[in-house]
Amino acid sequence: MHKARANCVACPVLSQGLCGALHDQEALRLSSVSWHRRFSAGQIIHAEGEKPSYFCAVITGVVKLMKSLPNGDQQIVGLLLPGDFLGRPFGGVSRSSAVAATNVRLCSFPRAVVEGLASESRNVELWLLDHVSDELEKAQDWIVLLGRMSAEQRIATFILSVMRSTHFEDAAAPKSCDEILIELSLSRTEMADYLGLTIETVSRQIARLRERGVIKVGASRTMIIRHPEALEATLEAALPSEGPKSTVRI
Amino acid sequence: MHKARANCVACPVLSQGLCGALHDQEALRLSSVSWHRRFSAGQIIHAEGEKPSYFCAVITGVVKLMKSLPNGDQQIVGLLLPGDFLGRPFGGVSRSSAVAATNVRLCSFPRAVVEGLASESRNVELWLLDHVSDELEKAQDWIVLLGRMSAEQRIATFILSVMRSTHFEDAAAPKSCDEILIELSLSRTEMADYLGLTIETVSRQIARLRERGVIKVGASRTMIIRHPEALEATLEAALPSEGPKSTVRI
DNA sequence: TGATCCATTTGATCTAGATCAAGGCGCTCG
DNA sequence: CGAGCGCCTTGATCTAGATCAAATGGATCA
Repeated sequence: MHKARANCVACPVLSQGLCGALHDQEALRLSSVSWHRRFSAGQIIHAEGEKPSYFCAVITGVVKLMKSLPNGDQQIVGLLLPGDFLGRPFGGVSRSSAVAATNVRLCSFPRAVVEGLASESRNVELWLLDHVSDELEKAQDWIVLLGRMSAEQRIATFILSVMRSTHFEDAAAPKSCDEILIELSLSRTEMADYLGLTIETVSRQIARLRERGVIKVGASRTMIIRHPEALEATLEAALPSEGPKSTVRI
Repeated sequence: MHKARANCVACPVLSQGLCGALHDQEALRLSSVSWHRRFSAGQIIHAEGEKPSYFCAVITGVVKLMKSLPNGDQQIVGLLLPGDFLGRPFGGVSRSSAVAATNVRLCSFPRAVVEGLASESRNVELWLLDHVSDELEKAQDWIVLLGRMSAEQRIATFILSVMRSTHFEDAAAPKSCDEILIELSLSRTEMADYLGLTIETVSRQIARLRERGVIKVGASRTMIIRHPEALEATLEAALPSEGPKSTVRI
């Protein structure tokens, strides 16, 4: 039992993420060169245009990936949750900046080690490919949200996704298991930057959900969901009552 | 010289795309099981929810990846150009449908062969990882476009991206090399579905560019760009004349 | 040589969400 | 304890872009 390895046995994301895909041998090699770093909410982890010299696994907290426009507007292009991976192996400079949205703990590895591991280990490379492919699919879902959804639907989608990422859905019991407490982990400004809205619109839509009794808004970015079905209902935009209207006509 | 291989020597995307990353041995193996398919504009290559039994390289034409919403709206989540790769290796069912936007020629490979090749060949897997990472970055750029850009900026971005994908920019000569003819390859409806706008807005914005003399609109989805700088200028949203305004304040 | 069927343009109007402008509310700090 | 400061909410107004509704302009085809 290696000393560094001791760090890992208590790791809450050991089985998820990159480490879950490693053989013992590889895990040992990686753990011996990894170190933990903490960032408090708002701190920049790395800036757009830098070529980071390490990769990180998110252990706790939420990291936002963002891009700035020439006019100062910002757009969050991705959120990283515990188990997710930060950095593009074999890539050049980063095209977005990574900022701690909450207090964050990261497990960092030197760039060279991860790339070496990926070049030698089938698992690692496969895991990376699969992980990036997942991220791509999530990004495509977000494109649909930003391209075609109303403010109400965007908020509903966001709340549901936070809910699902915490209370892992058991498809068996989609019933309203009473009140579900969630932690949004984003400020109103960040939600706006994520959802392509303004802070005022976010606030008003949340107020509307509160007034309708769908949610209760708690202190410090918490929220109680009382009617998840109502949120899901807003996503199935009203079809014209009758026949399901030939969706594809190609 | 293999018979199937003969097909490849004339391939216009031989050096790009997956095939460019193959060793001779691997190329031979792949070419012996590949076959070409043609789709005419509008044909479905594969539908959302299917698990395709082959992967494809785009040889000529443009493929659109799209998602439909319950209300019938559609959003194009990606465009594949010659050299691009269609299908998610080691993935399950497809989360979007692939449709020919123009007439298309594809080079198809059985799923098993590509996955086998990826499992055995460092290059192939690396190429795939890099390719998916590129797609992810493009998707993130699109998220910014959809989340934060005006209709005018979206149109300008699209026209510029089509221009750049054909007239490979030489950074040396950003001067207006006179009239640049481009082929949009998308209908107004498709542009709208790609840019998160309506067809009317797309049409009006193009009309505005024409009236300003920035472009000339030709027949059948062609366009002559007379002032690329004017398009680029719309992307640098007016800063308040004076100081560059602290962009990040974290 | 029209008639039909598209895609596209153009016009008139409406509205969701942006923008501008105050408050309120919970902090910390002097 | 009150001032100052981030956030968030709420209200009033404006507008970019959506929606509704006709033209227009090519193609193809009989």
